[in-house]
Amino acid sequence: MKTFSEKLFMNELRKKYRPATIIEVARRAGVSPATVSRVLNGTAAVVPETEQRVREAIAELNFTPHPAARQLINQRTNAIGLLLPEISGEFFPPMLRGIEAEVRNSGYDLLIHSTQENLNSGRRPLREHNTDGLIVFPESVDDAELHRLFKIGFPVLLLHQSSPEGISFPIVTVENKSGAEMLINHLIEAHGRRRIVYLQGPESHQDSRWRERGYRDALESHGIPFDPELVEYGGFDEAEACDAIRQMLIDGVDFDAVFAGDDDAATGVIAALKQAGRDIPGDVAVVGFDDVPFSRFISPSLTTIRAPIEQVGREAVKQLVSLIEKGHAEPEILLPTEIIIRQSCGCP
Amino acid sequence: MKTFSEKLFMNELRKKYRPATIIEVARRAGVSPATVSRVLNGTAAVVPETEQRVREAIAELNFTPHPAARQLINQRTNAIGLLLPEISGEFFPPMLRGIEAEVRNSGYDLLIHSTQENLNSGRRPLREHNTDGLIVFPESVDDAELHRLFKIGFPVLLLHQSSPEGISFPIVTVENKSGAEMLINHLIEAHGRRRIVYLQGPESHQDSRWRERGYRDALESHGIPFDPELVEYGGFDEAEACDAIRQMLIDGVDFDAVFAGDDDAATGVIAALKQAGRDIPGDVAVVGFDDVPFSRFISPSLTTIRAPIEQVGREAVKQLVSLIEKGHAEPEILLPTEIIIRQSCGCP
DNA sequence: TACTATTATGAAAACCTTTTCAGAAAAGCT
DNA sequence: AGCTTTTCTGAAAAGGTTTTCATAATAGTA
Repeated sequence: MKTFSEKLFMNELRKKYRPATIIEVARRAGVSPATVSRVLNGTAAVVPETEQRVREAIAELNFTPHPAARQLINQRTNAIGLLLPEISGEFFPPMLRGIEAEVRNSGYDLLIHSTQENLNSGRRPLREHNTDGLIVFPESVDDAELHRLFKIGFPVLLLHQSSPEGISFPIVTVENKSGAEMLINHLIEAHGRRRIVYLQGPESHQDSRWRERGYRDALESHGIPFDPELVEYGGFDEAEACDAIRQMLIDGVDFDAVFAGDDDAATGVIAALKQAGRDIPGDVAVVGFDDVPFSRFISPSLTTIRAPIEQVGREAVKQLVSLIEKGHAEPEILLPTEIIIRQSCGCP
Repeated sequence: MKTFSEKLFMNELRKKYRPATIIEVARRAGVSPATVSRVLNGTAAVVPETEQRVREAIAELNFTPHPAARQLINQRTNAIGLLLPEISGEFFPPMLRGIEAEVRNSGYDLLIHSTQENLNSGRRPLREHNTDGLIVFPESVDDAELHRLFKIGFPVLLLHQSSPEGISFPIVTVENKSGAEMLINHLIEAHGRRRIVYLQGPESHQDSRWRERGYRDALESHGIPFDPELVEYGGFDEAEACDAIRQMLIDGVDFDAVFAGDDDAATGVIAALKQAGRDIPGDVAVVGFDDVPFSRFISPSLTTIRAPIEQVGREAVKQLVSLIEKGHAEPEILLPTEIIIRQSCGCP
């Protein structure tokens, strides 16, 4: 709650820069507000001479329609909300870039809310009141809220995540399974690795599960039995992955390669292995997923899967906009992945 | 413009999820909308028993006040706008993280607009109509618009940038001069370098100019004459910096160290030098600025200045909020920097 | 108890657009 | 020319909230 003097101040300030309204434009052009609205939105014919006067008045007063008034009458906010668990790191920025560009391109505004710090605050400020649709990342909205949104038919698009039980929102993600398969095949075929650790990401990421399937299938097709001891939870996060590998080393688990959950995790894996004096890729090969920008700078440079992150963001927005404006979207879009071979796998 | 059938669809859909209004809450609680508003905002006393009934009604109807209606009457959007030239890279994400966290913390929403792709689009969708204040990065708003905003007294905070001629907005940035001085002193004193290239960033960044002053002062205090041949425009960008260094090598400029504009630029410098077969730091020492996350992963690991990027973002929001709510802010805040010595300068 | 001072509540206006409805003017027809 | 159709425009309502003003009810005072 504001103090009295603050409120006073804000009111006083406000008067200073009160923008022109449609009524003032109308008065100046000698027409009614309705007519101004019509030339503004091209929603009905007005005689050219009148239109000209109105346009002049608009220009002279530097008039811009007040978004709140429009929202109120049109019941549209013209904004898209993005809910994500974290903003920095290596993965989210390019994603954000794609989303922002496409949102702008579609004529919407972008509202961003990261849930990391304030998940417990209870306030969920992005919803049907202030957006026309939501793009949601795993771990940023709980299932109850998703169910609620589904029930009221609110446009939602899920990113790198499948719908919770009983509801179905459209989703956009990448070809995780074939990507993982390419990686594991390469480790087995080109480098003869057979004890390959899989550091899985959070359960809620559909991505993780698909990568695991690719991992299992690749193993199976080479006649290597699946060993649960080699699958560990490592998150999509440098620190967690580092800890996980450290623990495996302490436990004396025998492995000659690590498929990290993603590139961020791979960085943690490499740190843990170096610290333990293991040679990469001599003793242990390491591969990641995503091909974030710095993957080629770390040493050894990281063999990984290039996921078109930015494009995933763009596609997500396209689908959401279609859902908002046309009422339908592709139920599932998988963008293709590509293997990027560098040195951490053992290639020269 | 939407087609008729699209509009039809949207109208139809809208009815499905029409949220409860304050009037319905009032009716259910057997009071007037005014009273509901009062319990909602604590703006006047209501007898406890009535308040109780209202709260129940609110909960039962899952009521949330409609932001647009509030904006309209209050003349506040409760949103802060962020205008920046680019979203990805290594510098912006942590900044964005700090800004987002603090914006949320202050009870505002965050609207983001990156100007990179659509500077020419003419539309500048973030302004006094849809935000209560703006945080602006260099190169994302032209001077005319800044002048306009200043004239109408709209709250604006400048980041890493000084106000254009004739107007003065509060600004937040880091201790650039002393940071640069530390770096150059170190190169001279610890590693005996004397032909130090300075790759400056964009002119509009106040940062660049202060770093140059630090560079010059450090040189002067060691009796090394300033050589304009050693100062080149390199941007805050990997590719530009890479090109600049390549060109200097072609031109046969003699140098034994490079102070890149920032860490992103330093990456480009290192790439160019490696490509030309120069040893880093043997032949040429390289130092950056910012200490972005990957600086410790590149090889050789980068000696740089740690700028509290995230904290700059937080501070910027704090100042802007103060400007919005109290009408005043610190005219200039400089956050302290710290030298981070790694290997690219020649240290072991 | 009668009167004033205080407190709690409601009615209505205001914020700024868009849109419907109806009316006026113009055009088209016989 | 008289009538119908079309085209253009304005008045008014609606959208959901907050706030001012007035009134009714309560508490306080003598």
